[in-house]
Amino acid sequence: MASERYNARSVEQKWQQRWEEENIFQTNTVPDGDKETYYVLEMFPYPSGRIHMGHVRNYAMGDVIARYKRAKGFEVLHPMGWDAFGMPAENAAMQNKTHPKSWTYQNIASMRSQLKSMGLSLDWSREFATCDESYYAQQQKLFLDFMKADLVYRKNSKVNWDPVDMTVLANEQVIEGKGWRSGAEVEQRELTQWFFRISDFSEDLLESLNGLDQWPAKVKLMQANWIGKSKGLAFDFGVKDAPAGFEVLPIYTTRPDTMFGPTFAAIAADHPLAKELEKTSEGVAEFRKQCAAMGTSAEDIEKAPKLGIDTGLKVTHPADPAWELPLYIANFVLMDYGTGAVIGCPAHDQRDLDFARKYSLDVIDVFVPVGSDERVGNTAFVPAKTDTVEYVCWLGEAGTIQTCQEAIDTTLETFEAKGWGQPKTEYKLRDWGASRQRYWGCPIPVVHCETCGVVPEREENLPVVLPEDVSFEVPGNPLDHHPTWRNVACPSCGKPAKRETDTMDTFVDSSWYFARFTDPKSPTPTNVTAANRWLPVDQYIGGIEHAILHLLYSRFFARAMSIAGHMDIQEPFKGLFTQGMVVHETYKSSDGDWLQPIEIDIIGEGAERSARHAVTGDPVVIGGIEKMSKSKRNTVDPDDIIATFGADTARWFVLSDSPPDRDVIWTEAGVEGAHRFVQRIWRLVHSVATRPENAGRDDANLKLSKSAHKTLARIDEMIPGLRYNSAVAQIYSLVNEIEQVQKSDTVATDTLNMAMAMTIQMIAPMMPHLAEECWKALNLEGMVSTTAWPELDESMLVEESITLPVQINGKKRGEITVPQELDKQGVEDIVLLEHFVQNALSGKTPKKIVVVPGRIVNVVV
RNA sequence: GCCCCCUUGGCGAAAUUGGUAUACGCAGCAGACUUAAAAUCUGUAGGUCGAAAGACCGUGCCGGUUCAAGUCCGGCAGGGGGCACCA
Repeated sequence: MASERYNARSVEQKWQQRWEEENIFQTNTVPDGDKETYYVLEMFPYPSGRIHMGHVRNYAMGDVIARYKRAKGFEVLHPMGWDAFGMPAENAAMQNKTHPKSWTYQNIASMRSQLKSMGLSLDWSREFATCDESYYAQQQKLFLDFMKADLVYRKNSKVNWDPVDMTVLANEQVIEGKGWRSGAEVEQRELTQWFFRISDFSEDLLESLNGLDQWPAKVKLMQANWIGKSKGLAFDFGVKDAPAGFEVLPIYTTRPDTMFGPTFAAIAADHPLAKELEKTSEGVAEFRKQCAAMGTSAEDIEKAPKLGIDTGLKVTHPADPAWELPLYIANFVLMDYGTGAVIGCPAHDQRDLDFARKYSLDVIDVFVPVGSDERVGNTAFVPAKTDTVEYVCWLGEAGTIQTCQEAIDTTLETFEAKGWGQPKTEYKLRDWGASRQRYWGCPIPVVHCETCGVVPEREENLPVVLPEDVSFEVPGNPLDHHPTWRNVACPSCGKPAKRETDTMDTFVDSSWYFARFTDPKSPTPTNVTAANRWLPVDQYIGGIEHAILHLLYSRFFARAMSIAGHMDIQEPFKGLFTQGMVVHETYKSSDGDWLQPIEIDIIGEGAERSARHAVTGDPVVIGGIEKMSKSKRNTVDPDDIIATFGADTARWFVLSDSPPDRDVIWTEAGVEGAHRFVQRIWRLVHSVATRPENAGRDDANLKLSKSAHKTLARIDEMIPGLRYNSAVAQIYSLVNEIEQVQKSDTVATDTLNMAMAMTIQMIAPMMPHLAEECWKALNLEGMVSTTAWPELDESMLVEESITLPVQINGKKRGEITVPQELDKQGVEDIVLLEHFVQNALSGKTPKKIVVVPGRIVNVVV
């Protein structure tokens, strides 16, 4: 029995079944009065078909904290669901003639059973998919509530339009300016679309980041940059001989100190004035068409060559109406930011300078480096706001030396005092365009009536259900082509009207699912009591790729839902952890085809390391280490790993070695190493369990007890901080020690059993099946999954004496062992007696002795 | 283009957040057990010099602050990620 190898497959299935039978992971929707709650949530998966190693890592990480908190006595909510709407289902429908719905639910079914084989401590009774009617019905209610609260509105905005497929394309469907399926030149089109008023919350969303002390600093920084708060100057240029209604051109700048060096003004191609001028100017019409052919992404716009067209109009400087500047339409001006119009100060902005040189415009230096006569050539002089420069033509006072910020402040004051403009705060954050011209999404519950206009659907008519009899044969949105679905009575006047055929962005679905999990069967979007009790999510875990949009939209939704009375929570996620990716080497055949890891054999190592095809023996090129992806075929199927080594091995491996927020490189050797550890624990447990009674020696017993409690103290620190790789290292050290001492009879069997039981409890959150089996083998009561976490005995952490490193001039030269509570003077006295210190001093008095209690001693000679 | 992150032995990494650099693991090497292999166990291991004791060097590169820098500051290089309709 003791020599049997641990059979992960059968053991894991056994315990998974037992956990399920006993319902130990089910949570009360409204927990008992005083039990502390803990909500741990991993970002729910898109049901693409199979789980991948990234999922394994994500859910293993969340499961550790869920199991740990449960053992610590918390009522833990740990749910799972599916982010199930989205484009891939429609692509599959077009390619494989399946229906998005059946494709999605089939994927969910197979991924659910894969996740179950991981042994996650999930409350499956709360599972839902966002494409479930019961979920999106509630989302439609939210949408109507948001309409009532004026949190959503319609406006025009641009989309990528494929003129051949007659469809709107996502940015990722535009490849080098062409539609991915049709290959047609993509153009920009304006559509009237639904928007959430997230920008009204810019200041709140920015300011509240300060309170999120359990979020990674980098995510907060990314969000702050995204919100993009800036303080600047708003003012009006006059437009000479302007078309009616365009006599005044509002402009916003964050560098008002450059207001004395502009040489042109420019407006966006979509600026109302540009549209007006198009009517009378063929050149403008042509230029606007050219801009429409440009991509819509920020990258496309920034990287495109800077182009413009002179409108022939002149604008007048607010400080001096006699100062006239040419007005251009330029492709680098964004209609969405500020007023869609800029002043160009070429001397102090590289983009403006490039533009000025291209169109032979003047360059006026406003300031120069202090003491420099040099004027701007082809490189703009762009100092930071805090840099000190010499102003040569600023507010008419040449030679003023000060920081740019001071000049900005003075300019703002002066402009305001003279009535030329006002200080203004702007945000880059734009309203959230939530309309999608697609089938597989949540229908927007509104009706277009010729008489009443845009009318919200009546609540009693919800949900607006997606029709299932749709065809993907015809290009475009299937909802538009459906013979009857659009036809509906106007909710207001009852006359025949048409349904909105846009569906919601899938980010809407994922912006409130965390709230729905607190009571997924509620007939209203949330059960307010349950939501307030459980939210905010205590620990949210997911990929860094969601650092901005998903998290920002969810933060907006929490606010919007609170306004609409669905909960009373501003911030949805109290703690956030962003995990790294699972990456793997890539392999290519000599023909340039990507090969899967299982298709190749590795030969040799180090510089000698090479690969060949497992079957044909052909040489294989070893490529870079990249994110596991279908296209590079560098994936490892979790199913294969679980079948071969068991879920515990897979879980242990993804938690070991790499810090959770960094990428982990999947290697075969690493997995085997993890599996060896599983077997080692199993052998050790048997050897401890079958050991004869023995009293051991007091000092050895105490030493082992101390080690166990010291390890416990560290694990208690590391698990809540998700420092799993460090926790794993601590466990290895303790296991090494137990292995050593159990060979001799210096340690009592009782003490060994105690240390072993504690070790199993510490391993349990990471390798729960192995832990249960070991728990049983040690004849311990119940299941480890329902056993309270071991109590830490603080007295075991106290050491009587301590070893301090001793440095001479900052270099370690020896160490001393002193009583724990010895004071600084006592340490100094002992140090000075050490012969290596005396040698270094050679009779002199040290200049200084630095004693950091409990840490280090440094003698400065 | 803009923004962000990362860089420590052969490899993944640790370092109590300014205090003994390389814990723990992987791969390696040597040995034990074995007819043999696997599995397992023991030992070894940053570099250079040295028989050894030990000395010097060492956290991508250059400079700074400090008694003390992997950690803080300034500059540079290399690698990776995001950029609003992928989720």
